[in-house]
Amino acid sequence: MSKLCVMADRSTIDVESRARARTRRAILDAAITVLSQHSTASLGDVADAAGVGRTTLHRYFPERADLLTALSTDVLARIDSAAERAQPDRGPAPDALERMCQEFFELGDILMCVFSQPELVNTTAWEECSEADKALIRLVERGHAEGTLDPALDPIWVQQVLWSTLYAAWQHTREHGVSKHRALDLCLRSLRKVVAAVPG
Amino acid sequence: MSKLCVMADRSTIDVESRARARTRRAILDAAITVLSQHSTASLGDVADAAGVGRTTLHRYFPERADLLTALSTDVLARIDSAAERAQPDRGPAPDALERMCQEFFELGDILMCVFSQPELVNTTAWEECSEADKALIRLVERGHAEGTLDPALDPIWVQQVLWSTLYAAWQHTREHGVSKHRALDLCLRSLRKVVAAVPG
DNA sequence: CTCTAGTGGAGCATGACTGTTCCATTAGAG
DNA sequence: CTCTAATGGAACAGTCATGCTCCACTAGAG
Repeated sequence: MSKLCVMADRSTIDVESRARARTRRAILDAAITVLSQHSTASLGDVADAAGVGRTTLHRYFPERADLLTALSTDVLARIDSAAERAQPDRGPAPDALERMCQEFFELGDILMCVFSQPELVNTTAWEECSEADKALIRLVERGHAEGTLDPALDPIWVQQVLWSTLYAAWQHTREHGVSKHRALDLCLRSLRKVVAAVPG
Repeated sequence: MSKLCVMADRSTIDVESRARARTRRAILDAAITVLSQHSTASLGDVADAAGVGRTTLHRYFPERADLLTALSTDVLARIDSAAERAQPDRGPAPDALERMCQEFFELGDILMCVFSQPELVNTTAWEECSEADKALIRLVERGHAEGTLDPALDPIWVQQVLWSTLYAAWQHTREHGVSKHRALDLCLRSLRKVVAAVPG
């Protein structure tokens, strides 16, 4: 690789990275947008959406699988950072869960990608072991201990419900023209009621 | 059509229908099974799963779109009949909703088909106007009037939550090896809590 | 049994997407 | 300005699902 020689110069790296990183980002963003709506979209569609030529896309991701792998990593990272922003270990469990739901909701298309591309989830490192997953499980167990979350709902089911309710919320905006604010409101309200510990 | 001539004879019709209906059913069932798991499966895959040749499949459904249309009609009919079995207009709204959820849950792969094939929903006659939809909306409005369902949740949102929770339940069994009984239990419990009218 | 509807396999043409190469052009660092 | 990395377009071969035709075979009605 002649590139390694050039990379001896620091400033050259940065500049190179800057341009390449920008293009790479554009392609990944376009992939998220396009694939979240039509999971079988062609690479040409992604390239168009990214505003780059198909040739360029192939330079960054030689095969479709390479793009999906990168997408998977990217999505996972974004979900994890969203989970981290929610500070899942702070305050009462129901509040923390609500913060987490809010942060996930903000992910938008990234969220929908996870649903429309199941094969994207079943690969790579996030075999139910991502940081976000772990944080959520910790959170639910804490809620059980606190007595603030329904003990009849195990962590994994809470996780399922969280994600499916988020899906419902986004579908609600997409198909019924409901505002994002209203959808999030319904989503949070519903989730709170589901996980709440029964008074009796 | 020479077939019209033959159809003058009643018994001939029945016999013809019997064989053809059986094959048609097998293809549709296979399509439900296959497409619910891999939405982009080829027609060859469907034919294999149905135990028929690809040629035969093409005889019944000349184009892929024809199969999907028939599938859409079939799925809609099954959902409607499930909704009817649930007797949505009988008894307290929360109970009726639970019956509806149970009946839908039993649909199994048919259910998952609706999620993995969004284009299947957006076509044909069920433009949010299927009998099942109408029954559900009636049910929720009745619950609002009764004071047994949360008035803050409009019918369409309840519908979204119902379906997404069913999805969550089936995913729960598929990915985490949870028994159908346990999944349904969690599903019903969660749904009840969501839609319950707040005491205050 | 006979005869036909129903079926399945082989084969073919088509179109779409993919992965690749080559070349001309452009943006940007120095 | 100069020069290189980066890009975009055109073209090509390979693969796969599709839609279709033809023909041989079989089950089942009569």
